[in-house]
Amino acid sequence: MARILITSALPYINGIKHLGNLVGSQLPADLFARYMRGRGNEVLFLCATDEHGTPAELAAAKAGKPVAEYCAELHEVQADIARRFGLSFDHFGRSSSPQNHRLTQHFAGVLAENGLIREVSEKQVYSRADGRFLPDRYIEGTCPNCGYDKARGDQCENCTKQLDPTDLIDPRSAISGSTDLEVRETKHLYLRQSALRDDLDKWIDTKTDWPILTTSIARKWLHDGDGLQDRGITRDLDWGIPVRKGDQDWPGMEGKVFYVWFDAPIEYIACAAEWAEATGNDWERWWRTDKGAGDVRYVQFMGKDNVPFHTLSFPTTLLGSGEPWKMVDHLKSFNYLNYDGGQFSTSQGRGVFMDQALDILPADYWRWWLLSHAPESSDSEFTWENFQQSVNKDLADVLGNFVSRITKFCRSKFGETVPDGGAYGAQEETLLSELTRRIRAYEGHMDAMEVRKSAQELRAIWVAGNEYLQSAAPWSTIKEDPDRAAMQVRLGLNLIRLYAVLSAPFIPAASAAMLGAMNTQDTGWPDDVADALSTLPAGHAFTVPDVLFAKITDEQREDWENRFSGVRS
RNA sequence: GGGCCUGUAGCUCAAUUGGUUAGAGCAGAGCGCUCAUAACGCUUUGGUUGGGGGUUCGAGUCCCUCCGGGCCUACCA
Repeated sequence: MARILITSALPYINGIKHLGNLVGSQLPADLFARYMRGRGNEVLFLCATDEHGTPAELAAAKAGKPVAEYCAELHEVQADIARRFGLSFDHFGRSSSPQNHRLTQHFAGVLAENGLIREVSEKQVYSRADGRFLPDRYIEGTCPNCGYDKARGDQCENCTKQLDPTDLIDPRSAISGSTDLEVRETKHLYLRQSALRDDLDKWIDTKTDWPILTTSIARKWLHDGDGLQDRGITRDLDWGIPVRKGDQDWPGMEGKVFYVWFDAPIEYIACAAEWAEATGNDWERWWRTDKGAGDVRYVQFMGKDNVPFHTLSFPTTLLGSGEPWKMVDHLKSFNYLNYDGGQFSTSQGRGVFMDQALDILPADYWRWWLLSHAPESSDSEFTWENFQQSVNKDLADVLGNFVSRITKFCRSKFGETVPDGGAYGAQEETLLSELTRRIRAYEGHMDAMEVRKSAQELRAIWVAGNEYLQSAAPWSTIKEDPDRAAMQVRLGLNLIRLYAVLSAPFIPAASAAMLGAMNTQDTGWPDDVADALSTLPAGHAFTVPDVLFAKITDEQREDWENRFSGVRS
């Protein structure tokens, strides 16, 4: 039994995530976690809300709440939605936890001891009206290049020219609109990533099986221009982890907090500590190679925008500490999911958000479509028509109808009990060998985290059931050879259980419904397909389940299409 | 501006990393079946692999060029 540590990129706290966020990290991570558990491995699947930074403070201010209260509320909202989506985290933590405070300060302390932190004095724009320093992109003004009057301090969206905030003509705060700005001197800590450049480079070179997307982004940052640059890891904010050197004060850094991208990945570890504290488990055997984590396989899931921080900054933190922390073994990254010809947009409310998705359909519909269309090789696109067609065909017609036809046929001919009699013939042997071949292929794709291919193979496994029924035709054989029909039906009912087990990572609720109808809790993985198909013996009682997947009608599709095209109300 | 990714059938995607005649699913067409959510099965029509040039015995795959889409570019996260 292997031990698998799985983390999903941390969803940011300032609101409910859209389906594009979901499919890029949490959902495929959940797929993998459920699969690995199903195969009998020991899995620790962690996720948390990422709660620090300017956007959290501003969102709280907008909501008229203290930021700590706002974050606590939004954490619960996200935790609830995650639960309803079937995301099977072993722990859903918070980057603002005491554990993360301690650990983040610890890392900063040892990095400083190891000479990997330097202090930099720099000039930043301060807004007196807002009472805060402004990140570059929170400063607006007129572009000196093209005259666009809503250019941001980092870049002009109109002419794409990169800017410094001081380049802007008539600069103003993007938060309040105030022009009462000044440039102030402030001191910050920088993580000396450049010192570990060669180590990181060699480390990335060993990762030959990572997605090209992952390694190419890492290499770009390592080699571009002067190579990997040091990175500021502190900010002048109120909300965050106070800058301390371990448990000591950090002279000159009073009132400052760590940068959210420094503390967020550390929460992967702190989250395990939160989990351990809540459950009485030991977290170090998952994270410390000197305390039992040597045999752990660690897999991270994230959207492509997160890659530099996970391939460079966080590894710098871990390597630079000189302590025996578990490093990531596989980093699965995803492109973006677009919505009907454009991007999902949180600010414009464009697209479907997780809560809305669950309001209109059960999680399994979304899980199946999103995973079977995961943006692995390039950005992919959500359209309502494609969603309706895929879901109706795959879930309702192929899988749902299979369950329906075999259970109803059995009920009408043999009653709601697995029928006795008959023995396998050539058709059954053919089915067994096809299923064996396909299940092994499915395992291979799942092991490799090839999400789309896994979904394709699973669907083919469902189709095999319909093909079998068509060729076996129990509705005909029952007339001449009732024993043979009984065997065929018994096999069909066992296929339902098999499908429930294989499909659970994709569609856990439907899987549970299938197991419930088959009146079994045997979720044993089909290492041997013939054995797996004799799990439900003759005489075993079952029930005919409700329709597993109702079809999406044209009226529904049109309604939703209109409802989600505009601004979220 | 620079870097990276990407363009394959009407749609969504494959193609064992340069190797036979580019494959699946959906949609379309035809046939079969009648247990089933008008479901299922079988057969079948669709491709100048964005355009052009090159390397090679051989190119969807490598090189050059042009066109289109996307991402990143270090103080949003």
